[in-house]
Amino acid sequence: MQPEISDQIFYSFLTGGLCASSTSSTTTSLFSPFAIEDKVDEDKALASLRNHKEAERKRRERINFHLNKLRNLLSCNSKTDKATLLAKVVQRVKELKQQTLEITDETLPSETDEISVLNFEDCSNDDGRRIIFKVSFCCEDRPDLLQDLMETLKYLQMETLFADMTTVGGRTRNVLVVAADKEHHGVQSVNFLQNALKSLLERSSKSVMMGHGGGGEERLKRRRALDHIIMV
Amino acid sequence: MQPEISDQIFYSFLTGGLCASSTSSTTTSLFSPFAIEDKVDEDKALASLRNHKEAERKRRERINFHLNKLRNLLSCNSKTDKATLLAKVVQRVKELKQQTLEITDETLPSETDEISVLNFEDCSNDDGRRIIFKVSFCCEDRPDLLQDLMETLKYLQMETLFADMTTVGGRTRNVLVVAADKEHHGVQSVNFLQNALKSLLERSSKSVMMGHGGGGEERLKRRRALDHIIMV
DNA sequence: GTAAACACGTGAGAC
DNA sequence: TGTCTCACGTGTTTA
Repeated sequence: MQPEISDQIFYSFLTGGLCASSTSSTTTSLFSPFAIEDKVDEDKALASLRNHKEAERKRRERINFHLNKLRNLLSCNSKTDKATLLAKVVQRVKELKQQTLEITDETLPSETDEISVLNFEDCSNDDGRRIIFKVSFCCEDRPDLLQDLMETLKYLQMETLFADMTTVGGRTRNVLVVAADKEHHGVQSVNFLQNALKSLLERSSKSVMMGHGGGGEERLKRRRALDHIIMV
Repeated sequence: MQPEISDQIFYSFLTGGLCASSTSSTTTSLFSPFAIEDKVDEDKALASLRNHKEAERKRRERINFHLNKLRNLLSCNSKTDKATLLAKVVQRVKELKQQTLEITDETLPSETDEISVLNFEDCSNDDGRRIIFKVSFCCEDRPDLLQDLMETLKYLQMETLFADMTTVGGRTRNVLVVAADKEHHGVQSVNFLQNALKSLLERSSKSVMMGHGGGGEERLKRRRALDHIIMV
């Protein structure tokens, strides 16, 4: 909203911006019987304005303090202007969020068991003679897990092309790209793979149950112990 | 800086905040020979001030636009005030940075080979009868790496207490906590472990060199291929 | 009634 | 020169 005329006069009046003669000429109150009352009101208003001014200064300081912190975090020059800085912060937060999401969702083991089998038929680059599957599962780790997995794939007559395997704190995530000959396999082999993995994971949870009798609790204890030792 | 008296008058004058009579009374220029010149200057100043006002409005808009973006990213209420919001942003950026650093530094394989052996003697909790080591190394993956590692530890008469193993895109990072009996081991066993790991990694690089004849390049090609397939 | 937060218009300084 | 950014003091609104 545009400041009104009265606001401008009020502003000049209260801030004492105008010189004494000007003030006395505009305020005829000195000769009125309400002169003292007016003076008190004037003082009150002045004090209020001073407080307001100070509070606003503090507020600006607070904001700029955090802006400077962000400047340091993004190793930005102190000459980077506020808008640009904030744009960079937005971008950085987005990047970091995406990065951690990718790692925790696609690489690190999750807390819950998962199985995923995808068909990459269109993606095969050996003249379409083979079907390519991307297999991914997440479960409790156990000593014979990998051996069982290899035997399962061998039994299904599938060849492992790539394998990313992550075992952290007793849980494991494995992402494999496997190839299957079209002589023996079709798209329906996705189901074979899925069922095979399911029984693999069932064996996992059984072995954990029998081995410790605590399951998740025991694992958490183990993880904490490991974290402790590593952190020292 | 405090606005001066003249500034206030100038402000009221230019913005046309004061009524006509007031304006004519403060400016004696209407009767001077420079009236037209003054009028031109007046228009110029007015236009300049209008531009300035508009530019400043745009600037505020830009800043607030990004602030609102940050509000969304942190799922903050629109009533969260600027200073608090920025404080939260600072905290969030710090958290995310720390989180990704932890994962990439302590869990995911690095691009360069690394060996680290630490002694945790003080940390042993079995009456000090055993020495605890934290072993961590990072290198190219190869089929027999884990088997070689286990044989090495067996040869050194060490028992694996915990193991975090991550293999991604052809590189592997392994973090193990191993225990060694004090009958056969002392703090100097750190060196045994280090040397053993060194020869393990040398075998790794040899096998990669022989196997592919490209080394790092070949690995990057593999990794890119895997990324591609997974991303589809 | 007062305390806090915001948008606004302005002057000053950088470039 | 003009253009851009900032800090400031103010009026207004909300709790």
